Amino acid sequence: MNLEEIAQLAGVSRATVSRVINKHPYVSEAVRQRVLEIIEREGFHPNAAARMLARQRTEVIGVIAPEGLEPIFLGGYFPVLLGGISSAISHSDYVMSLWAGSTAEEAQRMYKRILGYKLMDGAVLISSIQDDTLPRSLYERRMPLVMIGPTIMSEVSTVDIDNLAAARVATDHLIRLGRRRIAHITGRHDIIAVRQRFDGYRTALEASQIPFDPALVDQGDFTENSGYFAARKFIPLGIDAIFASNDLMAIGAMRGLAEQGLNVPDDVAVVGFDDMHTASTLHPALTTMRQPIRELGSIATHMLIDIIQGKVTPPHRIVLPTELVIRETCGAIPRSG
Amino acid sequence: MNLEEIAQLAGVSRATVSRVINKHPYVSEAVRQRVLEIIEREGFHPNAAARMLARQRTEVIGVIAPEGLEPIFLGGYFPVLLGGISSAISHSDYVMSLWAGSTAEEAQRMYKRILGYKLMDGAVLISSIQDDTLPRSLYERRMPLVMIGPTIMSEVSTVDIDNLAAARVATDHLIRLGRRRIAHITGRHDIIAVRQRFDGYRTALEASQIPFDPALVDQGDFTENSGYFAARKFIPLGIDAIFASNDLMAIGAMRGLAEQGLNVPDDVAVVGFDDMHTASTLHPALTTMRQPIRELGSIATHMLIDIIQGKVTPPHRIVLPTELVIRETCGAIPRSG
DNA sequence: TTAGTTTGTGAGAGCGTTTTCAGTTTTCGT
DNA sequence: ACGAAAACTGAAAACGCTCTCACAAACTAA
Repeated sequence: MNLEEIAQLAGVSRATVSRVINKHPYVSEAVRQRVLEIIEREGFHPNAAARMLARQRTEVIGVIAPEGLEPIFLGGYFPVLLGGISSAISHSDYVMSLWAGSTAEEAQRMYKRILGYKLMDGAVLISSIQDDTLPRSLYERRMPLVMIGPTIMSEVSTVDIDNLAAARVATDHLIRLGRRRIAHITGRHDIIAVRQRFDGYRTALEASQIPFDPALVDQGDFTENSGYFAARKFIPLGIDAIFASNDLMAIGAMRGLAEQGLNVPDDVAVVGFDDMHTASTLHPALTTMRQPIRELGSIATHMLIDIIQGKVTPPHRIVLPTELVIRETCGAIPRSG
Repeated sequence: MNLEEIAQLAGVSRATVSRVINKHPYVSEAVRQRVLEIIEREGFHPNAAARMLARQRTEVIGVIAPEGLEPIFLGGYFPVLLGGISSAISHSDYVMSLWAGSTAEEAQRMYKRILGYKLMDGAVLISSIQDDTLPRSLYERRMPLVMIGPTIMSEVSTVDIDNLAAARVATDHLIRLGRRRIAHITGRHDIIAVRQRFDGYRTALEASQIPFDPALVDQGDFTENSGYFAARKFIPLGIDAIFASNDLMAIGAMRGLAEQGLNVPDDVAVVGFDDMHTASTLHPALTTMRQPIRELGSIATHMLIDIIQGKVTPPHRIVLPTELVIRETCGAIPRSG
């Protein structure tokens, strides 16, 4: 079943059927109805490949996650983000093509294919490793692009949160509650957002004339376990608060503290980042900086579609608000249960 | 840049260039080298749409997750599965198209598009809701298909674990350790695997002449919270063990138990299902039935590719082994820490 | 040598759309 | 009523490949 056959049945030309399908004006109402009816009756759908070829576009949006992000995947960030992207795409006429490498070798093979073939009309890039070459390569090939998260490339559009400000607010909150020995658990340093959060932490301390102590900063990797070990390292240093760069590490830190008989928040206050689902169901419930992950995904996708369709000219940048969700681990609220 | 231009440069016909690219025999070595060199030099890549159109196949594999599976997504199952699928695809010449609906409306729109257009050469379906109509519809349209998880359709290929046997082994383990009031937290009952695990639990009880008590079964939804509430419901009933249908609910249950001052495993033993990453880092560490999630994904993908290429004729079924990972929450091993 | 097979190559017919161009009919302002 | 403009329609040229078919050249076996 193809355009020609539908045209035959309707007694019109292929071109007219095409016009009806693509909602061109300049088709008489009578003809439109007749063609539509036949298309419906025959269950006809135009061939996607032929369309791509003729129109010189794929109607495909690529979603690309560079290698080495497994922790983010497992931490609950990725599925939520993907949900936002997927939802936005499903409400458009585009189709999602997902590219996620787990090893460097896979990523390499992936990049080659993405760059070589015209497989997508545009791409949403998730996160950004400092020396990732993909954004630049794609940009140079004039591929419409939106990054979720920060980048050093000023030419590309991004949807992001203000990591520095958010981290500063979180740290400030602890300072206001009287904490002075505030430790920080970071993520991998080659992730730009991680460094921004670190800067926010440091800025907050400085603004309050609290000396910055490098010993109170530990590099984690966004896993629960790394938070646990960071906490164990901090305990002998006499800390009274921990600000972790994501919730998972905050949870791990809480485990480490509990194991050493330290009470949260009485002995050590804890603040996380993300506000993942479990944060609110923990005991004590986790105070954390909420970022609108799902919205990050859906807004980036909508922006990309606008860029592809020329409704917006890049670079375009959107910063979504974050919100400090005050629960029990910071000690600002009396504990429940 | 297209085939024609490459042909010009090499002084051969379009057909010959095509043969070189597709590794057809019957191209002289000299010509092959010359063409290859020019392709390399020009950085030429054949147009995917034109290929699809000419070959009548897309080289795309669809990965489809029906609606209502958010809990699975968040529980860590989905990202790992996706990693396995993605890895397998990246080692092939296929491209992954991801279809995940979060609402019923999105799923409906998604199904329509999948069924209407020839957008993929085959599909991997994740999980199976009892009355999901998609597998049947796809099967009737002769779409190559592999399901991950159980299905009532005997015509489709699957990659799965033996849920019933696995649940029985887990329950048996608790019985052997002397537990008699063993509760079970299930997932949503319209997920086939959930019912199979329930059957395994019940079978184990019956085999040991332990009366089945419906009050000791609570329907959760795979979230940590639902495990927490289930545990609170069980406590007044005097239980001495809980077998949860996934790890997340087991963790929630442990939280509920701890909150009521019950010790795990001394008062109540706990066994989970999945062996997600955090299971081993908990305190006490979670005894759980490990299922090879990543392998489930990669094997299903390889099987699908074999089916698409006619190397295997469906239905083909593979059952992967599970393994009871004995840690601390079942009481079989002295606690650490 | 001769017929038959294998190897190598090009011409050209698809694959199923979109879109330009040209031509015809209808509408509209005066 | 008339010319210009707007509304419709179809023919046919792309889009960039694959693959069959025909044919030529190079082997092979007798």
